[in-house]
Amino acid sequence: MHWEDHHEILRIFAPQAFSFKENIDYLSRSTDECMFAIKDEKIYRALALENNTTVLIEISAENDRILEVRFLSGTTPENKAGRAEVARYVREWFDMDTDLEPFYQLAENDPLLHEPTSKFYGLRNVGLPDLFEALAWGILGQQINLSFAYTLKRRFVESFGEKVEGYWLFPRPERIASLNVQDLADLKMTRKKSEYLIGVAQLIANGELSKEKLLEVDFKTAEKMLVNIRGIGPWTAHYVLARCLGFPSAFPIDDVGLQNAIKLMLGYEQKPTKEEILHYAKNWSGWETYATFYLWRILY
DNA sequence: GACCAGGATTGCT
DNA sequence: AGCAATCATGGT
Repeated sequence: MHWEDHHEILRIFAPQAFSFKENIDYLSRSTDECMFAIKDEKIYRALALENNTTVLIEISAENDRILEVRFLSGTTPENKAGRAEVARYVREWFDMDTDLEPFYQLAENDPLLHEPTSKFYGLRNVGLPDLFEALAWGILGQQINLSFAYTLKRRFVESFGEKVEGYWLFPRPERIASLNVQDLADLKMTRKKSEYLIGVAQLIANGELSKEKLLEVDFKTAEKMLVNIRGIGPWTAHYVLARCLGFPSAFPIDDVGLQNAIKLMLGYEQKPTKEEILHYAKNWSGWETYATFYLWRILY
């Protein structure tokens, strides 16, 4: 039992090596985030539940390892299933069911991970539990700087998402599947990105692609399923394998951010080669997802 | 005003 | 299999 249902609030118990503050700091990295808000160390966001209702929740910390979720929207879900669904979402969002001790142990003597893991101790692989949101965010972020990616996401969400009590729900794939390329190109994304987004939305909307299907196969198979989709290359596939599907060995080795983080850690003038990265990554076997996440973190 | 950005596809050897 | 051109816009 890792959470308690007190009806008006949910109390969620974090595992060892968890820091709510570190995760909040990570979530605060962009001032242009549109999917949630953070005020006074509390997180606010809207969620769409499986029974087609929506809730607005507030997540705070009683202490750094006990989270409290309050239901702020007019309709506190009377159904126990809805509250359990929210508890699952929060646990998944902050990856609260992973034991990080083995990762911290291998990081102790790792030239690249030692510093980030001590500096950000308790940081989790903060996820994107919704598959379409994860894929869309990956596609939106391809080849452009992060601040522009946030701008595009905001336009995308505010154009095609749904607003609940002042907070945005991510656009539903059914909605995006019905758009034409020009609708998205108008937001100043490339026509190819527009095609990719619509294509992925159609696959999810018609049931060909789902989180369940990706989770019932092994890592390599899931990777192939993703890369076979037009617009999803190795980088986006591993990004989603890591941040949505929770595979521990996802490794977007071509990522510019990862390269820059290693460059910064080593004091290089130039970005490391792929061979150099693979050399360092030998020590990360089975924990590439967390290694990448912690290295990304030092850039913000 | 270059140069690069949390890449992927297409077309060519 | 490997490489170059292309996409298109905004940040720095």
